[in-house]
Amino acid sequence: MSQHYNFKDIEQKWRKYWGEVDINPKDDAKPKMYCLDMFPYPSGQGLHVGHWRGYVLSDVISRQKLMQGHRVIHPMGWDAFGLPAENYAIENGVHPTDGLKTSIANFKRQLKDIGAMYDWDLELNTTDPAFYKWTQWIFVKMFERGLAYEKEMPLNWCPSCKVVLANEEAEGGVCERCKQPTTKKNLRQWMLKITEYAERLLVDLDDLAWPEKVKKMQAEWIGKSHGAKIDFAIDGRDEKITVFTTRPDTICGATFIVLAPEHELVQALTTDENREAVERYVKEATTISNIDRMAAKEKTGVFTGAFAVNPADGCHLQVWVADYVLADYGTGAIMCVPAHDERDLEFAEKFGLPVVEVISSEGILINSDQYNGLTCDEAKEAIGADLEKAGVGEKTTNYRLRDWVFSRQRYWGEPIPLIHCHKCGVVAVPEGDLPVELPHVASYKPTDTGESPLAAIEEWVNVPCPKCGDGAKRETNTMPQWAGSSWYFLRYCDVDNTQGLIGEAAKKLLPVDYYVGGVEHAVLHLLYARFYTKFLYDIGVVDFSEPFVRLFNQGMINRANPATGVVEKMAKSKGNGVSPDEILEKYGSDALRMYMLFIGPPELDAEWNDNGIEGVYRFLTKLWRLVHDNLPKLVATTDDHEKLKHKMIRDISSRMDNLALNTAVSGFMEYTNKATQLAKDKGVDKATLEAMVTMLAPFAPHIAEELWLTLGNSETIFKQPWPTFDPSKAVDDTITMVVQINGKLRGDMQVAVDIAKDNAIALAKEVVADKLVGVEIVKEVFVPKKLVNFVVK
RNA sequence: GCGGAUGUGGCGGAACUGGCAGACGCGCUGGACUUAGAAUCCAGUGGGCAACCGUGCAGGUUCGAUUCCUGUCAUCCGCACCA
Repeated sequence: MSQHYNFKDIEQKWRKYWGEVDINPKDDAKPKMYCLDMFPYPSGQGLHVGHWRGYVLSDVISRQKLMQGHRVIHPMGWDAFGLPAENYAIENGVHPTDGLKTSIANFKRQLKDIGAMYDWDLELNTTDPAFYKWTQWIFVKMFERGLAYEKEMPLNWCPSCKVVLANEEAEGGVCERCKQPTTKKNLRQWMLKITEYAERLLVDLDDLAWPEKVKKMQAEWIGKSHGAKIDFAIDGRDEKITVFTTRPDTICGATFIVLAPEHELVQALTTDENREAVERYVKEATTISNIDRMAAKEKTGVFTGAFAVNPADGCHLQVWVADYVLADYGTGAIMCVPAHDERDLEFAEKFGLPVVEVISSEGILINSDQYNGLTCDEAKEAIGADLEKAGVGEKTTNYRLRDWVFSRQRYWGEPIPLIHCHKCGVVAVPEGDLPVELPHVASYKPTDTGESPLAAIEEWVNVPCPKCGDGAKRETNTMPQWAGSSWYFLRYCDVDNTQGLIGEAAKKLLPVDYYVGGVEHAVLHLLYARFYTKFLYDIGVVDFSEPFVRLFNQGMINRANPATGVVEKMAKSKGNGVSPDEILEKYGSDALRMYMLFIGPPELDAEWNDNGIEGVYRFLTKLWRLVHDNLPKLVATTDDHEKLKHKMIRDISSRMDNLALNTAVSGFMEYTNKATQLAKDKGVDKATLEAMVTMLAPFAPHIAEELWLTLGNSETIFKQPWPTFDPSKAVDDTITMVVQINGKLRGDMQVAVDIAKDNAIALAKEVVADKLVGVEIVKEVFVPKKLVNFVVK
């Protein structure tokens, strides 16, 4: 194959051309089209071919939209804060930016190999102070509006490394680095009140052109449920226990109460004789990791010695503590109805607590005094109303969504722009003093107090209070990696603006029309970005409240691991990665682009086949030859050529409209084969070749540019409009109709497209005459342009 | 347990609102061209000698089902004691 076509030089040439000539000028008269990739974290690993999938997809969309007359915004940037860079820096005694510079350069080179039409003028980097100034500005605005608050939160803590761990660093309750068991440590954290936006985040999902799966996942994450808060008095005491339930109708079936181990009343309610057991249980439950807590198969718990009074029927109920009740959902306390709740039943059976049925198999209330005979829905109303009247209950809506722990005890993140003053309290850094830049230290070590390494840099920490001028201290926590990615898509459109987050003209380019990326961001990143956008809408920074009109999740690329034979997600670390560099050397970028599309439906996972790319490479050489071989002997356009051309435009365009790009690629193969065949008999015309090459441009831009030139054109092909077709020219005069007997294929016939029913049936009878002998036709089915079916006995 | 997706040749996959199952490609077989190979081109390629049988499995609706309905199995992904 080595002596065969090598498109590498051609590709180099066109990439250079695109670097010099702007094929996508910033023309505000055209309708805008913002097509965005989820920006990468520039890891030292570099890209493997699996990463190409999303980037090629978004590039095909972008290039086609360009040819369809849009002003396309298609930028790329770097999400470069975060743990890997920091850990690398600590281990190697260097600054995080040192490693990142090389990584970014390498990523950029690899992205350029794709031949994507990124507008590198818009490139951004979340670690650039000019960018994170605005990340900090948004935080200040949230702080000023009461959306940011401080709270003690239990964090994963490694007692031997003396460091706070992210959940993914403490998987299985074990420190990732030293493999010692982790514990929880309470530390002061900054929180963002995303819960204030829960309802809007839920309701607005309806209008998004997103995969249903992602919308469901977000809705589930927000977890809205309707129910009631009900107060249970405590026998002989002043305190009351408030429970949350979605089933107030079952209240008369409540046979005990369970508090979460962290519940604030546990200490107070516990009687002396139960104190030792309760304290031991609470201590154990709050120190084991969540993972172990969930993994425990059997229910555990202890009796506090206290009794609660059921407000509906006055019954006395034992109050227990058990870790199957979650402290941070609802009120951290539940009324237990073992007859109608599996978990409560399991607990009741283990500890010998009573079970009282209150709903019959017909769904009618029983054993419930005055509520007997009501349906569940009626009972919910009636009981709810009575409790409300008595002042011991209220209807409520509960969300599973929690506020967002927004601080990290790390160096490599945006400093939270706050100052702690002994007189004025917590003061935001004034806008004019932003950004609060990270002090550039040559190297540093984590602290052993769990604080950020910034806490040790005294000359940075100690500052005058912006309000009173007294000595004060900077907040030393930094923001999570999500902070920059929650709003970066806004900044691309106005990346050099020093006056504001985004200017008026740039706003018109938003929101993002197409957002392409992996489904792993279905919840966190996409939810945070929606939250930020809604906040910025509320304070008038943008005039839309949803950032991403349309979302597309591309599938993963899997590959058999050469060592084990197991098919799994492609990853360099697993050893089943395929480096684009080798593929490019052998086949070129266009072949890899087309293979990534041809490999399967873009939204599904696909399996990499080492030989698969041969097929698209052969197709490209066939098309190359079709053009070159016929160039000296082009013929005048005939009906045959017209028909081929219009059908081709129709088929490929409609497949692209449906994002069925794998079949769009096979369409190119099909029509190239057909055109090659036609060329042999009757030659080929220029218009057909030009249409083919024009449509190929989004897929194989380098080769398309070159062939466009070969066909005698001078300017870039991307100034060409997307070809259109005439439906009347894309139809055949005669077609093959199928003849069936009892729905089974028995013959076919060449007929005029518009053949009349009677004629078709008569002809069909001749075609299958021998099979109709001695049978009775009970029904004749005629489907225009398709078939004739005889139902016989 | 709950939610979602996917099951079609040796393999990846195609089939728009029910209408010729297997497009397109990989692989494989045979042939041409070559001293030979590579590349390219041509022919063939679901199973079965056939009648026929074939879209995970079992039913149903229909003249006709990969497509619609009911049930069921398998694989993958997400969530998971949320009261």
